[in-house]
Amino acid sequence: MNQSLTTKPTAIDPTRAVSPQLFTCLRDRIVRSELEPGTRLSEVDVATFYNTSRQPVREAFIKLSEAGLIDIRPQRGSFVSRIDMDSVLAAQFVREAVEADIARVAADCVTDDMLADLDANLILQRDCADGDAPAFMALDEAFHLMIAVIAGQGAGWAFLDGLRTQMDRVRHLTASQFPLEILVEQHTQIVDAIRARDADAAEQKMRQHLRRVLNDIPTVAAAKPDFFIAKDT
Amino acid sequence: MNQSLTTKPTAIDPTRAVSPQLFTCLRDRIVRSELEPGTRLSEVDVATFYNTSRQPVREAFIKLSEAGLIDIRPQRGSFVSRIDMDSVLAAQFVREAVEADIARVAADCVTDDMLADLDANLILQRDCADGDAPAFMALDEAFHLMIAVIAGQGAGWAFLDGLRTQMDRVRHLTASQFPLEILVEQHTQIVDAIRARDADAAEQKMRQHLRRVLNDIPTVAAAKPDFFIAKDT
DNA sequence: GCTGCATGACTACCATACAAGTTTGCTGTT
DNA sequence: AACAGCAAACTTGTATGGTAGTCATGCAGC
Repeated sequence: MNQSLTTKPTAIDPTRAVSPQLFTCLRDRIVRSELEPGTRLSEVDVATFYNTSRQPVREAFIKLSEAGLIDIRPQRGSFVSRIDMDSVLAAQFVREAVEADIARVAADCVTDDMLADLDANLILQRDCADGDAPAFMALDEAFHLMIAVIAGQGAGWAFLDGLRTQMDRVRHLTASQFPLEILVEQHTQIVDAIRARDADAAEQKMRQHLRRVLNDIPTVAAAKPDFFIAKDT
Repeated sequence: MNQSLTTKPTAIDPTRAVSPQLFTCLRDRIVRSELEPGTRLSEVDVATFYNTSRQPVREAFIKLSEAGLIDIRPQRGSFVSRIDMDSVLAAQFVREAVEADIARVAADCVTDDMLADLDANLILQRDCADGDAPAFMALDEAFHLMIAVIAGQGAGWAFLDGLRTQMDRVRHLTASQFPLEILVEQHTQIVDAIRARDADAAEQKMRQHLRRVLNDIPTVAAAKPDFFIAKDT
């Protein structure tokens, strides 16, 4: 029985479908590195832990595997996947390309009401800049979604859910080192460019901001090499 | 028993894991509209059809649902999802943003060997331009992947698999109307811009090319309204 | 003829059992 | 002590049965 699984379980509501609850619970625990990369998860152990049968666990595992969060090895076990640096960089490339275009479009079609919403979010971000990283991450997420919606690309944003999961694992590892005040300042610059309807500036500020995220990755990879897939030299 | 399921089944190899085979087979049949949108698929019927038990069917359904290809309605049945025009447009936006950036990077780092590979693909495309749409689609796919690999973004390309599935359903519907010679010409212009290391032109030609795909969608949506999710008026 | 209720058929979801492959532990031999 | 072989335990994948919810049909009452 894997030790990290002995933590008190999140309650599973048996009156609702079980497998989606298991998926959400396990996904969140993996993203937060509570279930560390490399951890072995067996269907039997997880089913015992959550007091359910193997079948819904298996279904949750299939989804987790599709999301790139676990590796299912037939006859051997399932393992929390290690973070693939190449995938993180690829996800970053995709995200930057898409959000840069979103920022351009947003600069072209933003309204005053939308700007007011963005400003309100910035105020909340500044309130968090004293070190409340979890709250900041939620506001950051809402901030980027707002811009996508302004650009009419809420659905496109949803397409990026899959890659966002990969990046969130890194974000949670680096959260304690977030330079919150710098990030808030960068968000402010993006909003200012959108306010000025300057598509070029909006794109450039967004790219600059998203590249900032890459800065902390080498440090955390060096601190926790076991969390990452070994790079071929 | 749904009528379209009576078509002779693709062979399932029982010495290998069954559910991945079912997933691939059903996914392909949905993408090709052989299983039309709205078609009801029950676990029991599909299991009988492919001479397997319900469990691997269920597992394939879970994956198909994650891929947006079927809607699972508890107690009611599972249905091939209708094509969501908003999702297609969103997928197109994301794809364009990413491939535009890929084209820029490719123009910056292409080598002569890479260009020779692209030229060879173009020759094959011209051979297909007389109307062999399926062969053209495969070459088109390889063409775009090549550019992504040139740009060092093969992994980023893989991230787009999910949205590519949605778009492929439309592509298969419109394949007979592909203006193949125009598409080959656009591909040629992209390669020429990359050859000239002109990142701006490469980006612009790529965007122009990818927007071309949108042109045929209204026609096919009008011809087969049942295939699409009804738009709110 | 229409409405409401009961019943039966069907569905996905979950529980349990079986099968095939892998790993671990124990025993015997050198 | 080290190695090889075998049996048991473990794993995921599949098969089958039970459960709760949904829908369609038939019947009775108005």
